[in-house]
Amino acid sequence: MHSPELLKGTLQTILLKVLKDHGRMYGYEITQRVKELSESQLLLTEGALYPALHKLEAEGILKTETVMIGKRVRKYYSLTSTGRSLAKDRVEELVDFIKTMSNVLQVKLA
Amino acid sequence: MHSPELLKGTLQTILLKVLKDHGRMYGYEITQRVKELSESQLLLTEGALYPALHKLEAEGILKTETVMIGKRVRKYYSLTSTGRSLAKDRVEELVDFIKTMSNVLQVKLA
DNA sequence: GTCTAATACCTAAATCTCTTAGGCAATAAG
DNA sequence: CTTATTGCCTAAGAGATTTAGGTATTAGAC
Repeated sequence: MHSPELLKGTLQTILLKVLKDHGRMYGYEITQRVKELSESQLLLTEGALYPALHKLEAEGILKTETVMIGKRVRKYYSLTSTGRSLAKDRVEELVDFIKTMSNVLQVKLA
Repeated sequence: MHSPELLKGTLQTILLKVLKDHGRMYGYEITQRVKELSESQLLLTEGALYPALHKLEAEGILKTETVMIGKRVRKYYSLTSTGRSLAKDRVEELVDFIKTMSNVLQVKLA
């Protein structure tokens, strides 16, 4: 597992990216998908995830639908059109940042 | 310029890396070197830099020598042996994190 | 000569994100 | 029937960084 320090500032971009690719997801599903993509290296904590989702919703970047599964509530998040545009920008920005970091660390990434 | 959000958590590793490669550097020199390596994409702020250097010194990871240049003080930082070991670990960790992020973002880095 | 930009160090309050540590409840598996 | 997993959530505290100062020397432009 990575020291969570490094994760700071990247959570929002990760959320936008997986929602961009999957269309509609609920919180728990996102944690599982990120775990899968990262080969268990990135484990999103709920204390970070839900506030981040709520913030993005409040900003009009995400929209939600609530669905009942049996007696259980499931809340789906998806990108608004604003969100789709932002997702693209944020991912580009993070990719760019990663490249810059690689230069600073003077490492080649296969 | 990158949104400084992304920089969070990486500053310490950057400092250890440049000091590892240059042996002995002073604060201002570090900011210039990082600016150069990042092609002006990463501009370290002094309000982040100096507290970080002082913390690393307090922890025995860095040691200092103060030199007078004319009437001006210049404070050189270099890695202790503990610091050299830590530098290696931290750089590996960050490289690994970058690779994980690339997987999550599903991008290939040339 | 004087004014500005660059060099060079520093601190402190406020901000922002995330961790930690809870709470609540339904369902599956043993 | 008891535990692990699914599934939502909040709030206090920690920690890193930004913002916004402060001080002073030196080099260069006009």
